Amino acid sequence: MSRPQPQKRATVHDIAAAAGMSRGTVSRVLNGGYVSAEARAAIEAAMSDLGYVPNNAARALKMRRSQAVAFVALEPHSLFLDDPNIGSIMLGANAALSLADHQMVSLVVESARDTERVARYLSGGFVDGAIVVSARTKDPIIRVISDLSLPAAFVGHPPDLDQTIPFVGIDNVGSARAITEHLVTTGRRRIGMIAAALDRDSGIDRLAGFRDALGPLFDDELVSDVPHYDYGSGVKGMRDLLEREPAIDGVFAASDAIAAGALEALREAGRSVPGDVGVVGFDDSTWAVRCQPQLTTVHQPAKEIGSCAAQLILRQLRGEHPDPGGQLLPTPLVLRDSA
Amino acid sequence: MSRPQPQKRATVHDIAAAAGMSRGTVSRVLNGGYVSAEARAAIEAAMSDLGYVPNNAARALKMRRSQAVAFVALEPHSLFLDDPNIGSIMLGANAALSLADHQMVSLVVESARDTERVARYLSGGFVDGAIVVSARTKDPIIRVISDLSLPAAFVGHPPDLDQTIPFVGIDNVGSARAITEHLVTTGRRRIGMIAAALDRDSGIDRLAGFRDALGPLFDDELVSDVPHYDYGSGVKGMRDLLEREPAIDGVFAASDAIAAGALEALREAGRSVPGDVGVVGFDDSTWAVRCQPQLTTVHQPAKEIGSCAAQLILRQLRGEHPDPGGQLLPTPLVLRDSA
DNA sequence: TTGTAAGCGTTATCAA
DNA sequence: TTGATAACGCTTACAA
Repeated sequence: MSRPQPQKRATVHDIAAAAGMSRGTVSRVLNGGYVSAEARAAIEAAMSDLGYVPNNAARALKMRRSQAVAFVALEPHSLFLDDPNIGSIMLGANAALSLADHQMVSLVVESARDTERVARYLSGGFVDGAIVVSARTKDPIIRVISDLSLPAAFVGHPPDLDQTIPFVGIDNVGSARAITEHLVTTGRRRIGMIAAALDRDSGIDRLAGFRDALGPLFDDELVSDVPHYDYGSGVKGMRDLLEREPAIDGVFAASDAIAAGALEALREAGRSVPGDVGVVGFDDSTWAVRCQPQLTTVHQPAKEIGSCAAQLILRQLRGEHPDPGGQLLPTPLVLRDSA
Repeated sequence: MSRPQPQKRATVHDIAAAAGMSRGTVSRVLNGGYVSAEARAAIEAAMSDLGYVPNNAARALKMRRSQAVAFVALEPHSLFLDDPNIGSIMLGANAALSLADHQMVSLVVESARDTERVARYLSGGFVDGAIVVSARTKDPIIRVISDLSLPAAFVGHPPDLDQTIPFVGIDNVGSARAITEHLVTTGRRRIGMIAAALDRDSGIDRLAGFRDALGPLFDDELVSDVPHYDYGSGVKGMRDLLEREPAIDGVFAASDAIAAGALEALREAGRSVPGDVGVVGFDDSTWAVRCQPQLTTVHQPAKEIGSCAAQLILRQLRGEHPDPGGQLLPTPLVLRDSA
């Protein structure tokens, strides 16, 4: 009955005409302002009659606000497929933005073509800010954002070049140190690490924490260096370690996925966990509980990270300047069965 | 040197002034049209001087085209966290849209609040079309799309109500039948299924294919029904099956993640795979190769599904009417070690 | 409380 | 080939 004509969409103008009011008044019922009860009623009737839906492009043009925030995932091929946290971070960010009535839109940057297009998109007024995840030190997107002075927040350490962009993350060094110390405390002596993503701050920092905790026990030979935080890398890294040091009795895997892979390699080598070798991971992702044995690991508060990043943006949109230096969220150890 | 003033952004007007040309000419160099070499040079110089970046909102308002397509993920909490295919589908869609110079923006619908906001977003002119994944039969978003007659494409079976929206998917019934037949062919006789998501077409269809393939061998008692396509459900479903029929010798898991869980439960029950029990999965996701033994499964061409969906949108944007009834992509069997 | 009118940054039509 | 000028749909002073 009240189905609108499908093709041409009703505008404020049409509503005004139908309701016998002026455009200004229509806009006022839309945005809140002085308007009489009768006027409001007539206009609302006209709106639902004609199936009015406001045109965001026009509104954004006028208001210079789109009520949308981008969630930019750099190199998602490895991200979405391997990182079980990215989904939770997104969901956390979305929830926080949703509460503030902002639309989160995620953009994927996979190719040079994408980079350029996303840069245009970010500068074009379709979004009011951007959450950037997994930035490498000199990503072109970052230039664009800082040139534009678009409100932004990084997830993870910010690239060196721009200290003006706030970030939210965890203390990778401290967490890695703590989980490694657990290995030491429980009596392990020949402790190795499967380090990953050494071109990213998270990777570098986890290795630093490991080295730190071990002190004199640290042995360069016992660090296997793999490219990604994924299962396959874990299998490979562990095989590598076993070959280099058959007497290894403890392993810190740079992520739970890697730890799961390590478990597989250990099983295939006939080592028991935690009997022969203690294994610890990082993330407390779904991997941790689907392993056998379940992983002792570092809990990463992914959802909170997402919502903090969102808050960082929202605060800037309100005109507040967030404290520089970023925000580090706590990362409790989770003790399970693998060490 | 050529750093633009950070706050106020240059407009076509400014460029025109700086280059001593009219706005029309500037627009012409932007969009292609007759313009002399000198004029072009002057204008391009002015643009890079002032750091010009076009305003999308204004362009969208005028052109009625945003060059953006939404990728709408319904109930992502289970999706992103459990479904290893969703990432590949997104990436496939993005790649195809990217080639056509369209920006893919993914939207997440988790709450009623999200539903409403996303509906507004879709209707507001910020996107030219929408790819919808994992729609349940009567999702409000679908109403909105069809009321708006927004160019759209579904991933998976379309909900009954609207036959005008094209879709891309796979033949779940046929694939399930084929993989089940493999179990029969290899000599299994007491074959069970861990069925999931029976409120979704994919879930229903996979069960139908299973029943179909088994014919007289089918036994209602040997179907365990779990809510989601995830690992935990697989563990539970398999335990359930083992309890109901200790002599079970074949299992069709509705997804690879479920199959991985089933493997775990079988290990814990002391059954060998494929010796005592043959197990097959569905998806050919990363799960399939990280299991021990690796899974025999149905390959789902996730990337192609994404890019087909994108094509479906692009075609509509060109004014073509895609053939109704949708498009089914082939799903070869992948024989590995689990059955 | 309501109407009028200007303008947000583009593109497009039409003359020149 | 180029320059005015009128939209696109909306918000917002300012006036009434």
